[in-house]
Amino acid sequence: MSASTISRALAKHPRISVKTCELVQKTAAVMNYRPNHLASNLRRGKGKLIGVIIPRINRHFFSHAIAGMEAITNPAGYNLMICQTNEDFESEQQSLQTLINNRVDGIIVSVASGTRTTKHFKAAIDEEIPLLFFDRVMEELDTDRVVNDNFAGAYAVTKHLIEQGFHKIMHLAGPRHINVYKHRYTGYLKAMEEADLEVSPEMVIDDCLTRDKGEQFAEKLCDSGNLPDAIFSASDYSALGVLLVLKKRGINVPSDIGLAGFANEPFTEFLEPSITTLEQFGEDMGQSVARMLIDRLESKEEKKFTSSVSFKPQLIIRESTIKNKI
Amino acid sequence: MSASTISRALAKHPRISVKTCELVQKTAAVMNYRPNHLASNLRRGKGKLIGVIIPRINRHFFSHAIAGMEAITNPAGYNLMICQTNEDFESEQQSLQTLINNRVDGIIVSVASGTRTTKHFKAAIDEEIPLLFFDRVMEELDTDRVVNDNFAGAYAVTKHLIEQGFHKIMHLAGPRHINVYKHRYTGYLKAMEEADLEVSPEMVIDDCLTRDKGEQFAEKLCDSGNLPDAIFSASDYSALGVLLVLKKRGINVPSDIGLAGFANEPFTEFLEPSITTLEQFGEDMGQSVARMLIDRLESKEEKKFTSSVSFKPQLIIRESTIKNKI
DNA sequence: AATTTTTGTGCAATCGATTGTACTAAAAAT
DNA sequence: ATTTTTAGTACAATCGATTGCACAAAAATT
Repeated sequence: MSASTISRALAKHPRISVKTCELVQKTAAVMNYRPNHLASNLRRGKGKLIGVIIPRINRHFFSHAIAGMEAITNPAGYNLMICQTNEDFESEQQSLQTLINNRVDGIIVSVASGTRTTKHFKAAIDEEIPLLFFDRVMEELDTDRVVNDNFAGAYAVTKHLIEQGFHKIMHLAGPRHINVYKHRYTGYLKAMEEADLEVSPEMVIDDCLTRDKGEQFAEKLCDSGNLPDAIFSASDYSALGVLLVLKKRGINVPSDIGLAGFANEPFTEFLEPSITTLEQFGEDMGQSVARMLIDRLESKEEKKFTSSVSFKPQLIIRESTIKNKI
Repeated sequence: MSASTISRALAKHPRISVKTCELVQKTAAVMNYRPNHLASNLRRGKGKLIGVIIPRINRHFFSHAIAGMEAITNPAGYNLMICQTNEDFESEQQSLQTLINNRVDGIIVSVASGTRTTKHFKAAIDEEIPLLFFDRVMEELDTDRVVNDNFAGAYAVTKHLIEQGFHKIMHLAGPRHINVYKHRYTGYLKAMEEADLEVSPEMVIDDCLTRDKGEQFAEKLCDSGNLPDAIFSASDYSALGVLLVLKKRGINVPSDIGLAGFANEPFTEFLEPSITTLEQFGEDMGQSVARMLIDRLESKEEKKFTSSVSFKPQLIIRESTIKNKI
């Protein structure tokens, strides 16, 4: 029996008789036949490889996202090629080239904070490699994407703070050129506005996302003696820094100052007080992009549309914002 | 100029003149030539793919390990295919088959706790696919491996507890069939023995690695009223559970009971009191196995030896074991 | 000058699955 | 019984890099 017949039998080609199909299938099983993906990939010109570019693998959110992607891509026969940018633009650019050179079937990107232009992504688009964004998107590019509704999240937590009786609420912000931080900022603004609370420029602290930055900020704040009612940080890490300093200085959270973060990092639950924050469902989001990409790859259709999924972060209320215990 | 000449020129074959080499290289650069990995892989029968089987991607230790592996394998042109077992034997078996079917060049495994036999690994060995173990090893298999010196770590922390004046020290253990937990147990025993401290059977609690199990254990312990001086847990998670219950019950750590964990999970630093634990250098270990595997793959030599690297965990002393503040 | 050696290239086969085309046998239609 | 249709299978080319072998040209040797 010729190789072509066997190939078609395995693929259940309509021109092959059912008997033959079954015979081939059985025989294949008996002789423990395994198709050589390399060969079929060569033929199809595709490698069943998906490139992933993220700032860091070992962040709570991203490692969960990767876990989610694997859960979808592995059973579908795709492999993941994962690149870390460490938030660096050069590195992102290079990773993208590497992925293109490896002829990946598609690319999932979460943009580095060092990135400010979209030019390098054009390379992938020119090669007609599907490009999807994940969490950190380039808004000016019209591509498939899976994001968090950071606006809603920030709005919810800010509103919660206000309802708890905090009025002068500061915001520790991230780079405004990244959608994620921009929306956390605007969500905060919206909630404040709606409550007729003023937001003066000095109430928003830029580039304050790390533990260190949070500590430095809190030190300065304490020195100034001019404390706000509460602080909503765009990052759990800077919220952590703030909390540690406040505690050191004997300022009580939440009775003196309310505090909320973003991302539900594992440690937020165990700090004392535990920190109110927002869960981002990294694993689900990872599954979602992976599915979106595979759908795109496996439909022969032309790209006639752009998909976009937006997850709602879940507000997790903890001690750091509950002013009045019942 | 023929394809063969070009191929050789690019590979700097000695039979090709330097002029030709340079010409080819330049021309290739100009026309933006990218070798098709698929084709070359097919020819060589290898896919430049490394399989990784771990219990969970999104654990602190493992996500860092993966990050370390990527850092080595990516630049070397290898991709990682990552499978999670969720500690389940069946799943491990299946992942192994998947990797073999995908004709990976090598496999890195951290054994699931549900695994008790080595039979399924024989499949990889029969296929002559290099198999390396990482952290959780099958000791009866003579393969390359990178491990933690859990014995030394456990010994160090137990000794530290003893030096701090804790004498009756309980141990929360994991499944003894896993090297990692076995050695944490024996390290603990050794230190106790050396200090002439008795370890009665009820001082070692089996299968107590999760937060839940830790909480259950601590509840029972408190109810019994028969408290030890200290507890050394083989897992930060059960240590966490214990701490939460003790605090709830008004038992002070470390003045009433000392407490130590293992793995330096991020939250251990921020609990109150912060928990003494051991850092495992996941990223370095990941780099180490990856290097070991690539060395093996790229040396044409027969396998004449078995490599083994053992990392020393670093004792991180925190509040939970410092009985007498100075 | 003739012969050997060295050096540089090209031919053609190979890796294994896939697929358009062609061909044969069987079934259906006339 | 002859023609048409359809089903089932095989041939051969293809994907692109690689490599053993052979051959030609140039250099070295006698």
